[in-house]
Amino acid sequence: MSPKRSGPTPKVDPKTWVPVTIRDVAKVAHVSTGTVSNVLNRPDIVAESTRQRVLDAVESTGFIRNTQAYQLRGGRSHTVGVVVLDVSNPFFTEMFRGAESRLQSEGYVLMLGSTDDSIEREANFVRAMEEHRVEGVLITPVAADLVSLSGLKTRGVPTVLLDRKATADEFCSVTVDDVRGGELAARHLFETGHAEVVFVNGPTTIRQCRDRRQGVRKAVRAVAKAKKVEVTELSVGALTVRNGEEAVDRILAMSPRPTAVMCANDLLALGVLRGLAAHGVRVPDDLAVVGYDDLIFGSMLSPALTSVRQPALELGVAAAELLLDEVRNPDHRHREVRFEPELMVRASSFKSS
Amino acid sequence: MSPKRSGPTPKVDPKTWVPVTIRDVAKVAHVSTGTVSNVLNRPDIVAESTRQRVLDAVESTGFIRNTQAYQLRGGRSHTVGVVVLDVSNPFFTEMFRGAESRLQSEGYVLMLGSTDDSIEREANFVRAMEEHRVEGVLITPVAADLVSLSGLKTRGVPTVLLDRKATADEFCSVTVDDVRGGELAARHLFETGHAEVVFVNGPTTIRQCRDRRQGVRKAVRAVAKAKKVEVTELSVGALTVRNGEEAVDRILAMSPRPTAVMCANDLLALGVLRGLAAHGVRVPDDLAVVGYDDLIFGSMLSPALTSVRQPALELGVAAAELLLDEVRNPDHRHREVRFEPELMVRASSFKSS
DNA sequence: TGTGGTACTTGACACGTTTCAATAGGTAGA
DNA sequence: TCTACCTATTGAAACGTGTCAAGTACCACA
Repeated sequence: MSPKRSGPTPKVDPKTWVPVTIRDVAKVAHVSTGTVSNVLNRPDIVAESTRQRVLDAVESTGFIRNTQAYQLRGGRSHTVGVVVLDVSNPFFTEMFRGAESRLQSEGYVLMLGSTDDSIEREANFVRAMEEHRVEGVLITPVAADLVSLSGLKTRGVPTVLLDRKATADEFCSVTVDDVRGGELAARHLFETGHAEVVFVNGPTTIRQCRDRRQGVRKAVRAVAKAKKVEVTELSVGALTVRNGEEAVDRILAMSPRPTAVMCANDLLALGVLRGLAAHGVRVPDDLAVVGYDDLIFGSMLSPALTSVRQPALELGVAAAELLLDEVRNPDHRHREVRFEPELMVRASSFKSS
Repeated sequence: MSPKRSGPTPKVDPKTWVPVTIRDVAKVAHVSTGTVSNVLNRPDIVAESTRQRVLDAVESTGFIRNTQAYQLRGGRSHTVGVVVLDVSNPFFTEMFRGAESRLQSEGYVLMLGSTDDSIEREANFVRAMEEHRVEGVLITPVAADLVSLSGLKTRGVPTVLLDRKATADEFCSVTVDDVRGGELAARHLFETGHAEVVFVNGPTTIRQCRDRRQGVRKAVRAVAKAKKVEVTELSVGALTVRNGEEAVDRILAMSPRPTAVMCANDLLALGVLRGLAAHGVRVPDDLAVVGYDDLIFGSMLSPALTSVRQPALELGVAAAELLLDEVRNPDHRHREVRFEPELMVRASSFKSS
């Protein structure tokens, strides 16, 4: 019943599965290995009766094609590597989902790794994926420069940067216009009558924070002629709930008292909301609050949080699309697919007066 | 400069990377392929000067070992497959993180796939992973029976079930005691003085829902002698925010009016909270609310949501540990690692009176 | 019976690596 | 000088698959 290996039978633990090769199948079906291979890859050129016999043999032996041998012979690996900063961040998971849904339908399997902002881990992953001969890589690079990706470039591994711009001679990329997002949020506050706004921002070593700040300034300039607005920037050490909560004291101590708070991120905004609640400050009546990222729970808070949505899923799909083009299209040109953020206006910024 | 392939040079697009093999390296270093292999795998047995020469050649050619060839020759794949129901569910992402952190340090790369509850997709993933000769699989099976995993079993692929029990002769598994979790939550309500409790539960086709209900009943029986308590079960179609919100009308229509609501899941609880807020019902003063899962945002709501925490990260680590044992230890025995859920008491169930 | 053609099937080779028996070159002891 | 032994290196075989030139069997037709 169970297939035996040819040659001198090695001592075999009965619990151990003896790998079934195409040769074993051939033996069972009384054909050559070439015919088995044909049945598997070009079923049309083999006679009906033979084909059936081979298929039965495949079934009865439990044969499973060895991808490494297939690949070694010249086949494709049907594998794509995805390297993100942090899998547990919903933004990245959503992006992964998007890429997965697109690539899965093309028969690819995804390898996933989190770098946790470590250059070393990133290098390890990229290395491992190159060794596995992935057909492409989707990556959120850790470092500002792209030297860590030079290997991918010189070896011609199709690569798409996620949420990170690159010049056309380097890589394809999918991005969200963070400047625009910052502008949208700020403009919204100005338009709803707020003139004294606090911008709680994270460290400017993070590109997203820099860009969003730039957007805020742009909105200020745009509105400056029509009315007088004042934006004070408050810098915090990290984009976390705690940092947002801690910022509240500084916000309430400001004079003149601001009427709105814009946060570089939803977690900060959440912290701010909690801090304000603890101080008995009503939102949005006493103080309006706007976040950024539109994390899933934002819409479930009360008051629901106004936020800037980033189309993470679409980013993932687009990245997959770019990758597929680079893999298949010989005249592929690198390009950037830029997404527009969208302001989701909810109760936290709704001026009831 | 750029390495050429031996034999009749095929027409090579200059943009295309010519794969560098161990043979190319050997040629550059003026040694045999065997020596290159030795430098890579057992550096100690090759002379210092030769080793250096080979390493230089590896560097200058940009050689990257071909894993498929390595593997075909008998090496390990250093790959583990992870199949979950839904990557965007935080519970699974956390679990993935746990497994990743453990397996990464052992040099494994993870392949990830979401089945979205589709048997067919599950089969495809498992198939693909077997073809890739993963060393093991971590999986949340879709179906109640385990027939879809019989292939893994007969072929001896080390497999660990996630959040799903199996008998010892089948697979290893990591689980959370949902009965206990349900019991904890219900008991907490009884102990804080609630006698009229609504249990908003999802479809009992879901094992978790069945188990949690069983826990609730257990708590009722345990407390029955000491005092009289009444638990009414309210069944909803799915574990979503919307379903929770819709359940509120039915809750408020009940007579006698319950004093506490226990939800089978945090999303339901969130919906209930929103619905109650819309009706002007105060939490916890008019009605206490308890959830399940302890999703990250629960602690950030106001009132913060009391919930049952599942140690997802630890589950992932434990699963990885079981897998490693099965891969390495010849006397491995299947076992179940069961985790205890933990009740996180917060404001939503705190009786202020 | 021979010829040509069709419809399948075969078997050896290549892919890139590791392993291992064989060999070369050197050194020390007799 | 011969032998024995060690160290360092070599080269061929093997892993499981797909491809393709070559082969076989069969049939129809002259």
